[in-house]
Amino acid sequence: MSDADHIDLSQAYDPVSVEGRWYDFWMSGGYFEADETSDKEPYTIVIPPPNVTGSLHMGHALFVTLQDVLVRWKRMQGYEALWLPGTDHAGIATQVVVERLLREEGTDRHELGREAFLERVWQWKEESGGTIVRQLKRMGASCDWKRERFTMDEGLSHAVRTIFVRMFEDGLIYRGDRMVNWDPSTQTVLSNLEVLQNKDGEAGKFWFMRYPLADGSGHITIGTTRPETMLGDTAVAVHPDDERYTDMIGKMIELPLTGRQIPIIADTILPDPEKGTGAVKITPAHDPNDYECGERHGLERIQVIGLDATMMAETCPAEFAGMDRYEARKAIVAAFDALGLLERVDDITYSPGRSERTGVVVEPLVMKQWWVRGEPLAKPAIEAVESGATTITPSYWKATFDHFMHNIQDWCISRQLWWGHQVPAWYGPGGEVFVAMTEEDAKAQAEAKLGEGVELTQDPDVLDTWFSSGLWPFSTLGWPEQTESLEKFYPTQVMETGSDILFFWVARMMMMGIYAMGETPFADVYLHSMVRDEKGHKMSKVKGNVIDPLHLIYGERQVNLHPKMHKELIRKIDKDELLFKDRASGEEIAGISTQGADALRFTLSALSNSSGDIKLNINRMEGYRAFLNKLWNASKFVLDKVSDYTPPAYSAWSGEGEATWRVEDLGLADRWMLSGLTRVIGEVDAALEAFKFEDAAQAIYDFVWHEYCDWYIEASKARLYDDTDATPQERQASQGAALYALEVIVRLLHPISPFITEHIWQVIPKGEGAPTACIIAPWPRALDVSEWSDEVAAFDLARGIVSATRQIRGETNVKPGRRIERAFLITEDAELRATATRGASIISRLAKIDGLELLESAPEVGPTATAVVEGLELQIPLKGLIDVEEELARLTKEIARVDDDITHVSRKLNNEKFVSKAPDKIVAKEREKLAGFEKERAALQASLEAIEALR
RNA sequence: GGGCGCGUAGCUCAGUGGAAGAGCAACUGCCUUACACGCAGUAGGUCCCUGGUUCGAACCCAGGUGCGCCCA
Repeated sequence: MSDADHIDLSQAYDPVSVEGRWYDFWMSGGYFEADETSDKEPYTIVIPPPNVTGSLHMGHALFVTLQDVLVRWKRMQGYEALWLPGTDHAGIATQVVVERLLREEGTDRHELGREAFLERVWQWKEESGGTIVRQLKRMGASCDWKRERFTMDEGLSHAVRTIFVRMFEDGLIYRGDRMVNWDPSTQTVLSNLEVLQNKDGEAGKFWFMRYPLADGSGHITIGTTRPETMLGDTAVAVHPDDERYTDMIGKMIELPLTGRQIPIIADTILPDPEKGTGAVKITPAHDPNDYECGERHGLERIQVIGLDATMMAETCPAEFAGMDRYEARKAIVAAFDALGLLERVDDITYSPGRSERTGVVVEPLVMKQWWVRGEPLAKPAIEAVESGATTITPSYWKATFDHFMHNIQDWCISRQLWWGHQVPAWYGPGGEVFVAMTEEDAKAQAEAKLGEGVELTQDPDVLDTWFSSGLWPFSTLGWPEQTESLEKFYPTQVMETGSDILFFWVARMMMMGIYAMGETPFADVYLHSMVRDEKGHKMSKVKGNVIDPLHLIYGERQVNLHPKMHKELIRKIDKDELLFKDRASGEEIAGISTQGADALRFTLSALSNSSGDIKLNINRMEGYRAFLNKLWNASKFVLDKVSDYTPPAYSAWSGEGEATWRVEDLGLADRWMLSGLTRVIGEVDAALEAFKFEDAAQAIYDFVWHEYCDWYIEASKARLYDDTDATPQERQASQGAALYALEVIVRLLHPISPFITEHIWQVIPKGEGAPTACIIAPWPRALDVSEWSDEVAAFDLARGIVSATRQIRGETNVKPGRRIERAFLITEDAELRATATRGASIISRLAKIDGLELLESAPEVGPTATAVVEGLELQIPLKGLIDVEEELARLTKEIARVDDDITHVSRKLNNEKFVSKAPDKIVAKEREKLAGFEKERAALQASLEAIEALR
């Protein structure tokens, strides 16, 4: 920050300009960097690495916000806070992007060759892969960028090879034939988690086809959604208890179109007598359930659909060979129809598995792939959660986690892609497998077994992206080397991510972390809610309902927004943006108004919750931007009023040194406000400890606006203006309190809205020993306010009286500017009178009452407007000020309200069971309330009668 | 088919056993020397439905219903 670049609060709050100036300041100050050699207790969060092809979406905005809140908070608390950033190479997604570019250039990866293609991907990554990182920075992410990692880094690749070899040697990784999900469009295997089903189902047909019995004794009718697979049928199964088919079990079928004979078998699991005809065709090579059934009965597997989703010449009749699977479906149905074997066709809805990425219906195929055993890895992860070594928040996710882990299946980790970690396995001429860190090692193994000069070829497949992300919490810290960083920062404290990623990341990181490190990778798992559109639907590019966080930060014209976008967010844009006015129609152009990253972060924190979803709402966001504007203006005011004040050494503010003020000089308002401030510090801490970001945001909001600004600043003007009756000592004490509180507020809010708070903090005058930046300033500490409860009570009473006065003004049309000449506060209770006396000058100032008198009994001044506050009667003479009819109406309304209260409380107290069974404390409280209401009613009634008597 | 979450003011949401809350929107009055992105005030609710437990239920239990998500 150069001197020329003057910082102040003289301008109106402009989030974009404020936010433009602080990130570089933090970076150049090295404030984000964590030191593995420090003595401080570590606090580590590894970023759930975003996809390198990605650009900022609301999910990112949410996770950046919440993780940055935690890290900034802990950093200020004095922890060695490390937020380790990086990106994921995202196998398929990245490959698809680069292949699209190649296609535009009229070439493809096969023409280029594997090596050149990979060079091209790296080149793309260098040029375009940084988008997401730049956008995270725009959100204010305080990551240690010097430690930024990428899952394809040399170090992380080394970690991947290392763990692959170890797990292979431990029997946790194997190569085997099993049924996989094949995506014919991208030509790769997908894991179960990458296959999605349309929850509403899709229109489909259910074909009933007759299979003639070989002995000519009739037929059996099967129902199927995939007629084309019948060419690969190797049995028909019926339930042994299904009486319709008992006689047929064991008979053979003459399978139409193929000339093959297949048996009718009895199976208790697959056929459901209630569904269809109760007889199901079994195609073990093309359906997971049929595959299992085939395994149970030792059936042959005949693959009839190839990798390109066309019918295979090797196994299909010539008339179908080479046909696409869907063409073949039509042809086969037609053939059955021609043979008189098509019984009927029903319309149904069904849910075929589709590739998450391409939307193409996956083809289940049996293939030789690499697998990770689920069960042995899951067991210790389940135990880690059971024992509390890792806590999942919100806790209801534990059940989902347990269910997944207890039913975990082996995980297919090989992918038929080029972009990724190539499987470190080499094959000998006879298909012998050698798993090793390097080709040299594999060669050595091979030569030891097969003799000198043996030729090896490496497995062309790469590993699932999630395999490398599973290592992320420790590979990023240097594993398998025993680095100082690994020693210091593992295990990490928190894995903060979306609940949709529980299985992909959290479960796998835990399994891999415990396997490699012997310790669960994180103490806490916090799963945030999903950001959804106004209808509660998940945002997706396909639906067009995504919101770009950058549009919220900078604002955007509607014409540039997706037409289907979140209608809630679209508003008239700022006035100064009217140059976008549509010249043709003359209409104001709608859009999203500028909010700024601080307001976005505050909004996401405030809308965060431990149950349900976040439905983003522009009204709330504008409210929070207004809050930041409020803070800006309050700061401007306070700083202006302390220009002649010399702040104490910073240790007084950080809570480590001498007091900031002489306590006896502090005013009622100061002590009331400082008590509230202390309460809020505790609330924010408790909220953040429990991951209740919304409570933290709300506590700060309420205090700043409704205590510090609405009451404290207003009440303190009596001391802070330099033309008041306050003594220099009193004025100074209040200046000290106001400034101290402002500085504490700014520190408290810093984790949530870092830019504006750093800006204000830099402008706040500070004494000796102040740190160089808010980001590294110490976290606020509570004051001892235990002696001030009388002052707090006195100020609260004063507030109540001010409010009552304002209510009377509001309802009887006494203009706010109009001063009240005389008013009385009446009570027989001397102590209460004394309390009220302490707040008298505050009441006079804020309620604009010139002559305020404290009396034991009502004076003879004619009819008055009356209100009762905590047993204290407020009377304002009507004469010349208040309209009689208005006051009568108000009194009538108030009496009705009090009557309701009285009825309610008496009903309780008249209930014998309540009096005898409810706790004494509660009963006493109700009695007190009743007494108060009755007193209030009497006063209001008396006032009403006095007015009526004079009408 | 199974599991989970949600249903509170017009909108977005807090509130887990002792008289229903916030922000925005609405209405009334104020350009009061930090802030009109503001100030003061007002109005607005069968806390989804039906039963149950309890002296007392938005909150606990059972069933139902609507919405959303996850798994099969």
